[in-house]
This record gives sequence, structure tokens and C-alpha cells, in this order.
Amino acid sequence: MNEKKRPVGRPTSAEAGTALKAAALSLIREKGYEKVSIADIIRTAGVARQTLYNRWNTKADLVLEAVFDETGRYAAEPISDDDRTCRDQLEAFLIGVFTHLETDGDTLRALIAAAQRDAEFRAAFYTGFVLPRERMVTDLLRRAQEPGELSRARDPEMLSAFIHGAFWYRLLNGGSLDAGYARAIVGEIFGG
Amino acid sequence: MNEKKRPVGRPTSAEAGTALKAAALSLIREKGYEKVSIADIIRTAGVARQTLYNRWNTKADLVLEAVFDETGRYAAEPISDDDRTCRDQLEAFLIGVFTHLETDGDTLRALIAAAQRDAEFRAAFYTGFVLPRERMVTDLLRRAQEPGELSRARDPEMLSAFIHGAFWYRLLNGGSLDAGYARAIVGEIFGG
DNA sequence: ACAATTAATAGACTTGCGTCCATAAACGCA
DNA sequence: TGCGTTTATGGACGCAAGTCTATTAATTGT
Repeated sequence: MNEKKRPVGRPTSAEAGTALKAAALSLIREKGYEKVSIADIIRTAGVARQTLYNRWNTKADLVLEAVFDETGRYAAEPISDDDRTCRDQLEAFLIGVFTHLETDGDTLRALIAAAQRDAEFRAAFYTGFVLPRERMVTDLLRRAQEPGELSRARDPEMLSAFIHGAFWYRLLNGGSLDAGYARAIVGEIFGG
Repeated sequence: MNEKKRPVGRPTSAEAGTALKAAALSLIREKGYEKVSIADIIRTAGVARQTLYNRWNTKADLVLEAVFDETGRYAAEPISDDDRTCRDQLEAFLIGVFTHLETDGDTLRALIAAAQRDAEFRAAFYTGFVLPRERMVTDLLRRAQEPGELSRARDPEMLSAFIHGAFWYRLLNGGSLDAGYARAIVGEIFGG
């Protein structure tokens, strides 16, 4: 199971990969995703072009992994604070996401756009990034049904799609994602 | 008010514009949005490159106008059939949209992606295409509140965002949009 | 030490987008 | 008919993405 380091050939430079991811995130947050070229990234990282393409197929793949590394590969917060109502937990979760998007909203929009151009990336993005977050909300809503905080007549999966959908829809159409919108979403789900 | 045709210079060829839009839609439906290049479009239309750029800034602008021409500039159906319940009208509306997306879903995904790369296009796309359809649903839900088919405690705007959001979310993540999903959405809104 | 293997590098290359330019064509006006 | 104006055309151009190639560097095994 525990395979050792492979025995042959020059090892890949972990440093190069790290530098590329750091350069990509830094440049993108400074100038915006679309304005950062591959040439910019490799120049900043001090690495050859092919070194990037040895690891990732596109800028989107690189950025996705960089975001993974930062955000934690699976979801941000597990959210299972038994002290608070599920309603409050959902609101806190959404506010946390929206706050995070103040810095990375542009990046997320760009990744969603990239996913529309490449089916392979779309699958990787969905299973690795989107789905875990969707499930967090679905699970939370299911927990809310146990004590009757949320009616059992509701479908947690569809409600989770409503929540993420509303958030994506607003993000992609250039609307602002703030605490007020988070409260409005939660209010509509749990009742005003 | 009623300005006449402008009196000076060579007139723009309506034929060229029509040919470009037709070529774009035809090629895209055949090969998919991403696989169609500008060169393909102008070759098929039998028109010079600059002629395209005299009318539109990008492929997305061209395609958006082509879709406008086909779909009707404002929304597909006005939906105000007093015989049926609002619930049925909403379901029929969604099924109609989803059916239409069997041919143009790829195009819509591409336009949404393009909107993430260009703020100007995003605004045009939103106000010209997205918002009218969002309003149709909002208005329908408001009408549903009058006879009490939908509780007045619900917020039609947020519900419309839920509906379009769920639909976008599924479309953009590669899920299938079929009649079953339309019914599931409507069921969650109006009650199973 | 040396061979085999794999990664890193620099740079050429291809393709597509969008711009620019010079020239020809189509119109109104005199 | 000629002039001014605007569009259409074809081709050159610059830029960025991604591929490919030859060369060099780092590592293991003998």
C-alpha cells in the first residue's frame, strides 16, 4: 500500500509546483483571472512553460488545485454545532462563503466559466469542489428535519440546489453576495 | 422621432448580418460552440472577417443576437393562461425551456461562460435575456398569490431566483434537465 | 564511473482571436 | 460625372494558449 518514492529518473520539483500555484493565486487576486496570462505565471514562478504543462492541462486546472490547497480539499467548515439552530448554522455558513468570495468571487466565476469549455474539467470541478459543498448543505437540512426545525415534506436535495443555485445565479449575473442576501435565502427556506 | 435611413455612405449589408447569424447558429448546433471558430463562421457566411467585427465584438455577441432573433427578443411565452393553475403554468413553462435546451443548452452554457469574461457582455446578456425570463416567473408567482395558490408569506423574487438558480446550477454542472426535474422544482415550490 | 530514466529548460511552432490597413464598392449629393 | 462618406474585402499583424523538440540536469541501479 504505502508505495515508496519511485526509484528512477529525475524527481519532479515540488518547489516548482508550489511556486506556480502561489504565483497564480497571487497574480489573479491582484489583476483578476482573465488578465493573468500563462506567461505571467511562469515568469513570476521562475519556471519553464513546459513545467507548468507537465502538471496541469490549463490555467483552470492549476488554479483549481491552488484553491484546493488553500481552502482545504474538502469543504471549508464541517458545520455541526449542536448549540445553534440549523437555521443559524446555515446562515453562518452562507455568510462565511460570501465573505470568502469577496476575495475569490472572480476566481470562482472564472472556474465555472472554464468548466463550460471543458467537460473533463467540469467533472473534476464538480466532484472535487462543488459537490462536497452541496452535500454539506443537504446534510445540514436533513439534520434540521430530525427535530422538526424543517418540515419533513421538504426535499433537502432540492432545497440545497435552490440555495446553491440562487447563489450561483446571483454571482454569475454580477449581483452582490452579502449578508443580507444570505439572510434572505435562509428566510425563504425556513420561513420568514 | 422616426429617423429615416441615413443619407450618406455605403449602406450596411443586411444580408451579410443575416448570413453570419445563420452560419453561427447552424455551425454551433452541429459542432458545439467551442469547436466553431470565427474563421469557420465567416467562411460559411461568405463574408470578410472585418464585416463580422463591424457588427459584433465577439462570437458571444453574435450568437446572443442570433438567439434573440430566433427566440424572440423578449421571452418565449407570455404565460397567462387563466384556465390552468399557476402551478401547471410554471411546470409547462419549465418543461418548455428544458425542451428547448436540448438543442441550445450547449449554447446557453457557452454564453454564460462568455459573460464571466466580459462585464459588458454580462450586462447585455442579463438585461436582454436573463432578466425578462426571470421576471416572467416572478410575475407568475405573484399571480399565484392572489387566489392563495401560493402563500403570501413567500417571496416571489427569491423563489424565482431559486427556480432559475436550480436550473442554471444543474445546467452548468452537466446535469440533465428533463421534465422530471421541472416537476421536482415545481413540487418543492408549491408543495409536493 | 556509467547507463538508463525522467524532469526542467529554452525556444520554435501552430492555431485562434481580435486589430489594423489599404483598396475597392456602394451610396447621397452637387 | 465627380466628391465625400461609409462599408466590404483581403491580408498582415500582435498576442496568448498549448504543443513539440532538442538539450541539459537530477536521480537510481549496476
